Amino acid sequence: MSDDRWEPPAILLAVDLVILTLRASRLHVLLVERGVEPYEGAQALPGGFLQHSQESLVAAAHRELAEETDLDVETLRLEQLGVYDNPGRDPRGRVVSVAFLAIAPRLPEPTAGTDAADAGWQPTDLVLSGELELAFDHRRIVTDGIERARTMLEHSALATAFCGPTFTITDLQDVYEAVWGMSLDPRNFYRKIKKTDGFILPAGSARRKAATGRPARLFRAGPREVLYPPMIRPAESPNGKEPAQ
Amino acid sequence: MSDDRWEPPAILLAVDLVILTLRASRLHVLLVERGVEPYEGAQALPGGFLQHSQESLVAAAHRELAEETDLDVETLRLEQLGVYDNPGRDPRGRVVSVAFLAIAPRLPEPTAGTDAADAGWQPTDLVLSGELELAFDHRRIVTDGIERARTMLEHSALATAFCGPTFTITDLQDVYEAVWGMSLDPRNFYRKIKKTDGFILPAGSARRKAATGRPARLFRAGPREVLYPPMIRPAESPNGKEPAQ
DNA sequence: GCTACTTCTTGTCAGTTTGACAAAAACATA
DNA sequence: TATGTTTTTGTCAAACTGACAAGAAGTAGC
Repeated sequence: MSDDRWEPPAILLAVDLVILTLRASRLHVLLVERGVEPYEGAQALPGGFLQHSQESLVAAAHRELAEETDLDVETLRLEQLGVYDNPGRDPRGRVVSVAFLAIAPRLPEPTAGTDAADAGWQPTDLVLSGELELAFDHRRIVTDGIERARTMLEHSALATAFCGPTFTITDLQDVYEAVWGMSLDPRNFYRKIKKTDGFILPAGSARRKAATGRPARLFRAGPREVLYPPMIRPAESPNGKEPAQ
Repeated sequence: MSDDRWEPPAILLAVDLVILTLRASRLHVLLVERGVEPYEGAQALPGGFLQHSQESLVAAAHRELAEETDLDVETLRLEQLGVYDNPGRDPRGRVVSVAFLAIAPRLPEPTAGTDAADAGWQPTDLVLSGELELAFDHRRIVTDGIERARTMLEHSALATAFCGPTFTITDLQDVYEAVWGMSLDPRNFYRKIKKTDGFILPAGSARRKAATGRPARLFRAGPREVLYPPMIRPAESPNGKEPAQ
């Protein structure tokens, strides 16, 4: 098995990005319309090959994001999601892709870049249900990304990353409901959040969010990164949305 | 940015394996002594390059494990741990490595294979403390693997994978204590395990494990894969081992 | 201004789970 | 038979959860 002059094979490495955000209380994922073959015209995750053999994966991820969607996301924290190496996932040959996950606050509509004919936010439901078909194995990547986001919401203070610099507890609840795909009791949620030490900090006085109702207090992200004890996600019910009552 | 005839760079892809097991109530990791440069003679994780460009990552992982450590681990379930791509992690040039994690029951002492001068189990404490130095960035990979195993023990029935086909609840507790690095109250642990539906199933009558004391009942792994509610790992205390009382 | 309506926030209460610990059960050994 | 060890079953107060009532603080309609 070990010839004297055996050379290991070189592989094409790519990165793919799952960028999640909340719009109108629904979870959305950033997709681009592919401008080149293969899958030209199909929806796909932003991403692409390394530019040169010394480029790091995160650097490539940031670069592709900037190229394909002009979003100014310097501060975006990319979390490694996984490696996708199924032979045959790319018709061009063996391409191994490293997927990254990022959670973004309400972002502006992106505009198209170089390789992508169009870029925009799409509701994740459409992707999960298969109503919206994606190129390559990107549907699986999105599925994995959402699942990862779900568990991260349980154990880390990530939810605040979905919100702006200040937010209300109801905003936070919207995040949990959208990502977990179920509704929660506002009163129990309120209690749980406020009891979790260091999760959120008061930020100024109340302000109205909706046109009506009692104005909610404002908070900002606290120092705590890891939630202990964790937020416990209620057991999933067979039918989609879980009623709070 | 998009020349007409730009070719993406090809990268060397490798796999590394973190195989954890329990020996004498201590967590051990499988290491090999490198038989070739670089880091010849140093301890390292089993692993290596893809053999050909069509080989899948898991296939490569299984192959390397068999080559370097003759362990019969067909049934070993490999979990993707992460990608390590720090430029400069390998003096030979740009090598991107995909790490896999596996949990093994009490295994026999492995024997050396082709590329590895020697293979054997080493206590993870030695690696974490830095007493035992590893090649490349393998210490970080081991650290990440253990951390992953810790959270997996919380949320999945993985602990039974450390044990043989049948085991006692005390055996299971040993697993949790070794991986979490703390001691737990046997009575509360017993209650929690038995209350978690589908985690373990009774397996025959009692049998003696230690030479003394009341014989423990035997159990085998149950159908449940995901633990809900999870086993909650007590908050870490500043000093290493956490006393149960 | 007054009433209705909405949303946010604070409580209440019974049931469950946790952490700490006592004590019985079931063996081996001296 | 007495002693020691380990496993297993309980006990009890404290903390937490899920379901729900009700007060607080605004806007909108009349």
